[in-house]
Amino acid sequence: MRVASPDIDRVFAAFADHTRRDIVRRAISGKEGVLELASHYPMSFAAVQKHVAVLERAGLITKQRVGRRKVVRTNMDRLFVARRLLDQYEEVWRARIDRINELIAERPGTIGTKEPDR
Amino acid sequence: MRVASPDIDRVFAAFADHTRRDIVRRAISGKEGVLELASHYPMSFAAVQKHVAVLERAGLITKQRVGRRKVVRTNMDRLFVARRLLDQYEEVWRARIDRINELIAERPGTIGTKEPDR
DNA sequence: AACTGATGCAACCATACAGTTGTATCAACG
DNA sequence: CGTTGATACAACTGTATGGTTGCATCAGTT
Repeated sequence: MRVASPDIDRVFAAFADHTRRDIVRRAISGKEGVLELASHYPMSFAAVQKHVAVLERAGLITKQRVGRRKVVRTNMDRLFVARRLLDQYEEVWRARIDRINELIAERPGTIGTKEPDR
Repeated sequence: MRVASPDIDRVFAAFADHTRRDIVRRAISGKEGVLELASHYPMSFAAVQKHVAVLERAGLITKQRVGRRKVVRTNMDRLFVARRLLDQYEEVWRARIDRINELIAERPGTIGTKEPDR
């Protein structure tokens, strides 16, 4: 699944707030409406609703009508997209470590050899 | 390793920009100075320097004097902290799925049983 | 000590976010 | 079909981001 860079931007920006991270966590259960969510936080309902809107724009949650509420549910796929991106950094890092180990294996006894700092 | 919420905020905020994500990727190698990094992007040196400052405040990179440059290096530990946090959401999610499966196993034949929407 | 490569920082502009209060929409229920 | 529970949106404030240009600092090199 290809995700454009501005989308990724929005996902990480959405995570850059403690309240929003908590909303994502709560919405994994997919049981609460916006008003119920708002009751957990020391701010106005409108503020929480704006947080929900940010999360929705980032694709991290969806809303569905149930009765007269709109139930908020976390979109796990989007969460996995973000995690996958962080994984890629680790892959690059591990590849580099492996490469260093190869070099050490190929040319033993050269540790500490002085090279100019350019 | 305990990381305070404002720190987490800064880490994710730092990731919410394509240029900064690319700087983190490049700095895994830990070879380039700020000026060299800046040469890769279509913006002023000062702009890149500010991005580097944001990453540094987030603890995602460190700088070290080498010759007359300051070499930028990614702090993989911080990266892992962010990934670990995303992992936790997945853990919550999987725990919930497991719980659902348990319920299905315990009470077979109740799928589709109508419950009021509260 | 002077030069200069490399980085840091301040001031400024436009845009976006986090919060507030107030008003408007909208659909379920009696 | 009117009431009301629940959500959405608009306007405003303070603060942060992302970019610019210009100047200041700091440490190698000569």
